[in-house]
Amino acid sequence: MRLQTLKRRAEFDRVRRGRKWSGKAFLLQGLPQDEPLAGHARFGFVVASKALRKREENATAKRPGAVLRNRAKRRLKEAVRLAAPQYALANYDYVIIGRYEALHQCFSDLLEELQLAFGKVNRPPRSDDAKAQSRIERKGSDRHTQRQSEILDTARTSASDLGQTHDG
RNA sequence: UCAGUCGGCUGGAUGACCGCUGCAGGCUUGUGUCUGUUGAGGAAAGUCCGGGCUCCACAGAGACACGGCGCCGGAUAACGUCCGGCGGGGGCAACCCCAGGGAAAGUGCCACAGAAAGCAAACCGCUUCGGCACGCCGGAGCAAGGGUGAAAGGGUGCGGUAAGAGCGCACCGCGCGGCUGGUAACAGGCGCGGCAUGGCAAACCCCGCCGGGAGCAAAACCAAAUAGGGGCAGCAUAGUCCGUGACCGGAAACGGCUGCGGACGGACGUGUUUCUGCGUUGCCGCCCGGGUUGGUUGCUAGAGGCGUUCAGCAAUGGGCGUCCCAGAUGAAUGGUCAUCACGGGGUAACCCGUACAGAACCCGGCUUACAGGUCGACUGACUUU
RNA sequence: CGGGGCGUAGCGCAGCCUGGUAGCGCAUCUGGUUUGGGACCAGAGGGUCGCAAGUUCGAAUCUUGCCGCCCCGA
Repeated sequence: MRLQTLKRRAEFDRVRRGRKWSGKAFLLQGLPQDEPLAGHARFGFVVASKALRKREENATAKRPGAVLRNRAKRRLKEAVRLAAPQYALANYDYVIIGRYEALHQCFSDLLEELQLAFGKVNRPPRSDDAKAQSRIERKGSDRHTQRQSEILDTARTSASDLGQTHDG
């Protein structure tokens, strides 16, 4: 199955309203889709060259170029491609914003952090977000939360499986 | 062997697993899936120049304005690029660097310091004459020495003189005029002058040459969506003549009205303006705002690469043969692991690192960044034969 | 990707075209005024002029090359 990506500015802006979790290598945002596509989670990748600058470097330092920007993006994309079938929810949109450690963190650590991030973001929306959501579509809100909790349980069990395989 | 100069090439390799863009074919048509094939650079970068291409309908010539360039000759589609030469500067040398036209066309500036900063002048001084209170004052002559400064109106030496001075002479520099060599920049040498002509043009400027503007998010088409929003101009004050057709009046000549074609004229047309050609033109024309921000084309065979040969000192050009070599669009060309190679650290096991950097319409340059490896030519020093 | 602009004291700006002294306001510090504070008055400190070359006797200013930031464009 191909990795579905977000393509429009409006889609990225919509996901910004969702739950966030920030790691060393990336910031993950996730939100349920308005009209669920048939079993496809979608992902948007954002990597700014400014964000890849080392923390101790000041603003006068030279900005990282397109090579580093593209490499960070490709590593995150590959990590998501491997982790998504097990941990991402099918009816969700996600945005991954790259940070400096996306270049240097070793790949297995990156996968573990991504697994943790999906677990955090896949929880039901916050109370104020839920209110906003219910205002938009009042009928289907109860059904939504039920389904999410079910999927979350399965995600947790499979996450422990992954941990074992990597230790061995 | 060491130190150095110049030019070129390369810039990780192999394997395994999992993926992606485009193209071709099969299976399916819900647009997915399978097989094959293809896939970053010398700078793809900075966007500093020059073109092609597209739009502003367009083309040519002159003047004005603005901008760029600037030794000479050649190369080129063109250039601010390249090649060859000249001049100046640096280096023992190989070689490197130079925005390198004009300052007796004009204007302007040269702070501070200094007497004086531009038709030269005289602060400390030097020489001489006169006066006296005997080391000062006044007159005349001078610009060598001192001092200031980035720069003080040729330099060195000899003669000369009261002291001096191109005052005289020699050499060098400078200027003017022939001559010789060279396509030319320029070089060499001759004669004359007796020093007049300080620097800055990356200050204005003068001379010569070149240049319309914007850019593939250009531009064209399809689909969708929003609004019939605001401003300006105009709504006949804009025509004349010829040919021809319809209609009306009339017996006809002809008159009226109107359509079409042509000529002249008007208006508009790539900074302004003039001219020539050309195009458009009388009823919805221009500008701003609002909405859409999807798809297709543009989109890759080209001043193309490689090999060879000929012309030329070379840049480069001609001929012949051969090859087809990325076309993405929230944007593919990769990710992970292992082994080897190279470099550094460590007694060792082992650990760390592997340059600069990513096509976006395409070419020719320039500039900037770049670990390491490698080839060729040349220079200097030392040693050995 | 293409085009345009900016960089001067802690902050916001002059000065650059026409080259020689870097200045203004707020803020900071010191003193005065006040019972104390604010406001006000007087004074002081603080700037590699983004970085590097070149032109010039001399560069914040002129020229060239880098670096950073901001704005606009179907």
